[in-house]
Amino acid sequence: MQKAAIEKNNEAIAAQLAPVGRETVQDRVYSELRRALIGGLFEPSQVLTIRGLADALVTSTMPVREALGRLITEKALEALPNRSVRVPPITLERLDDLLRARILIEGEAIALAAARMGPRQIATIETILGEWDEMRALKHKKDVDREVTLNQSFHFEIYRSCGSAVLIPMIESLWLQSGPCIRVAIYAFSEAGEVDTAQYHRRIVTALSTQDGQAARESLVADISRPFTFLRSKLQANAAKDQT
Amino acid sequence: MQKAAIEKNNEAIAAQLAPVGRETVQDRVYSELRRALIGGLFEPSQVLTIRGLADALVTSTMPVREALGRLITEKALEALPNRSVRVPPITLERLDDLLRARILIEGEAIALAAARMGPRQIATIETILGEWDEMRALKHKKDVDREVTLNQSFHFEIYRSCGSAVLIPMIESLWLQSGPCIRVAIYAFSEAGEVDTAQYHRRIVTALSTQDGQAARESLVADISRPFTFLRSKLQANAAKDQT
DNA sequence: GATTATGATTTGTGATCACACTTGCTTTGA
DNA sequence: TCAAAGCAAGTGTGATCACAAATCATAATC
Repeated sequence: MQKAAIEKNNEAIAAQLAPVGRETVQDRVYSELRRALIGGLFEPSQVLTIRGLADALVTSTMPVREALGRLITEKALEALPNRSVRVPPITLERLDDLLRARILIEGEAIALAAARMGPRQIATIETILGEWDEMRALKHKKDVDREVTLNQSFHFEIYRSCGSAVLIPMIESLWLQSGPCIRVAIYAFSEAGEVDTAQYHRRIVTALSTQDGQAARESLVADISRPFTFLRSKLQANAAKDQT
Repeated sequence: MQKAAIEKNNEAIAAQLAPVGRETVQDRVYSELRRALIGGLFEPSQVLTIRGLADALVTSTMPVREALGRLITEKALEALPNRSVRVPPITLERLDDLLRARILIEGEAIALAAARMGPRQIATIETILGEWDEMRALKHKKDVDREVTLNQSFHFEIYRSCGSAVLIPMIESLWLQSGPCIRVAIYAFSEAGEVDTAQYHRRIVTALSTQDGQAARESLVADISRPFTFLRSKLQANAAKDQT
């Protein structure tokens, strides 16, 4: 019996080949829409049509409608009584509601992560911070997309360390819901004040590397509150203007 | 111009007619599966097939597959690499993870609700408690289904008062995820110890009617922890038995 | 001239079909 | 006797079609 030899050969093959994976079209559509949502590529109150998205993504309607359904259940999109779907509009209440939930859940996640992150994980988020500085160095081109991506990587690298398979999907849902809102805030920050966002992240890293969960939570709260309070005042200003 | 008169007539009609609503088949399938999941009608690790469910629900595969997709995204079901879907199996880690998340989020929700519940809402949950006692009175028929339903009504009547459109869907997702687990616990309670579950609920009502958020939170934590710690010890006992 | 009817277009929903992959069983060969 | 190949039933995925409801533009009516 040459079974052992065959087995060995198979292992040799497996070592060289990467698993091809079998991602469905629906998964790709879903990821693409998620990316667009978190990145704030869709505007609040914008309505999306199945056929329109299918054309834009060059597929049939089938994968799109299932992806939309999934996004609706996680409240990233909203189903109108007309059965059309749109990006949820921003209101003051919703903003406060989202921030409170994010403080609660992401705060818990980072406190858990603080006790579990090793030098390996700390190094990873420091690398991300480094890329941030690098990007800032050549500031002539303010790449908001990249900024959003790096911010996301930084936070989720931490959350992944919290070891909770239940909390992480909830945080993803929260980001999906607040994505369309904070995009405008990040853009305004990057354009105007230039109050270094990275300094908040540095405070988080410091707290995490000393395993200080409480400090990490507080720094995180400061970090995620900023765009929300900014948006809040902006929204109130608009409301006041509409009054006149 | 009799526009005002017509408008008035329309309003009069609207006052008498109930909106008919246009529930889709997919929505019904989704609700039905949710109900089954929260009620624990499916066992952990059970595999569900699209065609099988479609036959059972007497529809085509289309509404079922979309409903399954939605349930997968809220982690109520699990997509295997084989592309079959099953209800997630129970593990010790998952149990602890779920309980921690529920304490965190439902605790916050009830604390918020404590400050917002008026006599009207208090009366509603007291009614539910009354129905509970009534059911207990004729205890010859231990109706676990009704017990699960009443428990759900009691809790969600409270959560609805928290005023957070963001937290409530998350709590629903958590119930969906813990449903298959706690069913066995409730059943065991109802059968064996008969330690009055209602007494925990009464403590919650007392705390809420005095607007004591902290007490309400603590009572709630005691209430939802009970089935989890029960299941936990049972699972550990099983693990020990498998060892031998 | 403003409002209501009417028709065409667009959109979501559900059903059905074709295809690829998985799974379990049978058959074949050593 | 046992393992591997081959076959058949079952399953998820995507495409397409039919239909009903919504939307919008045009026409008709007061």
